[in-house]
Parts: sequence; structure tokens; C-alpha cells
Amino acid sequence: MIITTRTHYAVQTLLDLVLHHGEETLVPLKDIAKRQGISQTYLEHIITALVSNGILRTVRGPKGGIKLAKSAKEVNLKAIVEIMQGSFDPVECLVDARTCPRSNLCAARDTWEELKAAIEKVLTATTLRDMADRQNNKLKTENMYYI
Amino acid sequence: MIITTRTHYAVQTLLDLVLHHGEETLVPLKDIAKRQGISQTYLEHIITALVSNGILRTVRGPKGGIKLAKSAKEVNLKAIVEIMQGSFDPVECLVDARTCPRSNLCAARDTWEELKAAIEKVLTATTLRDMADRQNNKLKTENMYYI
DNA sequence: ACTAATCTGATTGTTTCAGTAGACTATTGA
DNA sequence: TCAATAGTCTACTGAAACAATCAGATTAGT
Repeated sequence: MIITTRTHYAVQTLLDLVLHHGEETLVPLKDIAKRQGISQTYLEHIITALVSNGILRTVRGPKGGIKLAKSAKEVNLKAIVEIMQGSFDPVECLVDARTCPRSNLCAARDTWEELKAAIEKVLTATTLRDMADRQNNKLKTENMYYI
Repeated sequence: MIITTRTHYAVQTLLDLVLHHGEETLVPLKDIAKRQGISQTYLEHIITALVSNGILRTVRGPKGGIKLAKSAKEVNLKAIVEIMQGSFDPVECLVDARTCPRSNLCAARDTWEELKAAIEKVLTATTLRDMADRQNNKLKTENMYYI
């Protein structure tokens, strides 16, 4: 399991904003927590990270809530994942080469670099907009089958 | 960190066998532990998983040790990683769709599938042979520079 | 028998993850 | 202005995974 539930919740929350509301509408956390079946307090923790990293904007008080701080097209999965669970360095020696005494000779290192690149490529390529569009297409298909 | 040190040690150990010895030579764990700077007891635990999954063969007693159970070309990284730390399903709902009530409508699911595919592609494509060859090439290049 | 090696199970400390609790701050509107 | 609403902050707890060690059992060659 390389994606934690925290990240998962964060993605679901952001998609909730894009799918169920205009990007400018303020949505109270309570509503999202209920829809996603998550404890509200837990969700609060999760979104503070997204707020302090400029993904979400919040407004306190009655009629307050959260909304995207950028357009859905500008938010990609890599950013979300990195905020929620740090970078995707497959091994410590990619983070800090000093931990591996012979990093420049390590046969494995290149492969870990490749792995990292492959992961980041997928995550960078996918934006909230992409995911929302996919979802909508699926819904359309569902309707064709079931209505 | 998606690759644990256990996996890392396992890979280093297997590469040690390929690089420093013929594939048929029995090498005592003690030697590898010393070369890789790992505790011998810890390494013992690590290799039992590789043994029971048919990657390594062991011989007990004096003159005993470990050797590859297959050729280096037949052992890819995906197998090693899966033995050491389980499968690479990015999220629980890929393992067991029942944990996600609307998995067939989940906008994120497709992306997690892509991510899994990208990771497995890199890991499957890389065999011990590949890594060993790379290492040897690097050594050659090093010599050209430093001798 | 002795020794060199792997095998096995129990145990420990650390870190990360998931989730809860409660007090606090800001905003709105009656 | 005050009460209700909604986000913010800090601390804590329980569970799981990870890294590593210890002690002893088992096997095989000389």
C-alpha cells in the first residue's frame, strides 16, 4: 500500500469539491465528511495540510467552508501525494546520497531512479480536472446502461 | 520510502552473489553480511523469505552457504519486492474492491491502476542480470577515469 | 565429536498511520 | 452584542509495520 488513506481521503475530498459544486462554492467540511463517510475531525487534520500548501482556501464562520485555491486543471496528483505523505523517493539513498557509501557505483540505484521517474510521470500527468472528467464520463455510461 | 531496507538488503545480497561469485558458488552469509555491512542474524531472516520463494538455495553446515536457485536473468525485481514487502497495490480498493462501495465509479481508481502498472513495468523489466551488467559497465567507466 | 553453517521463534524499540478529544478563534446574522 | 456556526491548534491513544537483536535448534562436513 503506497497510498495512505490520508492521501486517499484528500483526493476524494478535492474531487468532491470539483464534482458536486462549482469551483468557487464554499462547502462546509461537515458535508464532505458525511458524503465520504469520514470523521469530521480527522478530515480537518487532512485539509489543514492542503490549506497550508495552497491547494485549498478556507473561510471560517457561518456560511464558511472550503474551496479550491487553484483551478482543478492546475492541481495534479503528485502535489497532493507529496503534501500528504512526502516525496516518492523509493529508497533513502535517493534522498540523501551520503547514506550510501558507494551510491555512484550502486547497481540498484539507477533502477530506483527509474522507478521514481515512472511514478512521478503518472502522478504529474493526472490533474483533478482529468479525474473529474473521467468520473463524469463513467456516470454517463452508467446511465446509458441503467436508464 | 516505498522500498524497505529489507528489500534493499535482499537486492544487495542477490547482486553480491551475481557480481562477486559464479552463480553456482556457495557463499556463506557471514561473508555477505560483512561486505554489505549488515548484521548476520538480520540477513538470515531476510534470506529465508527468498529461500521459501525459490529465489535462493541454501546448504547448511561447513562449506555451506547460499546461491541463486535460478539464473540471474530469470529473477526480476518485481518478484523480489513482492516477496519482501508484498504486492504493490497503491490502495486497498485495488486489493479488495469490496472495501470501496462504488469502486466502479471511483474517479481515482483508474489512476491508481495506472500507477500500479507503471511501477510493475519498471520492476518486471529489470532482472538481476541487468543490474549486474550495469554495475560492471560502471566499474569499467570508473577505471577509465581513475587509472 | 566438533565445528561451521543455516533455521526458527520470541522479543524489543522505533516510527508511521489512523483516529479521537477538547479548547480556541473567527465570522455571520438575528 | 451574543449565540450559533465553522475552521484551527495541540495533545493524545491504539494499532501496525519496520528494523534489529538474542538465544537456541538443526544440519552437515571433517
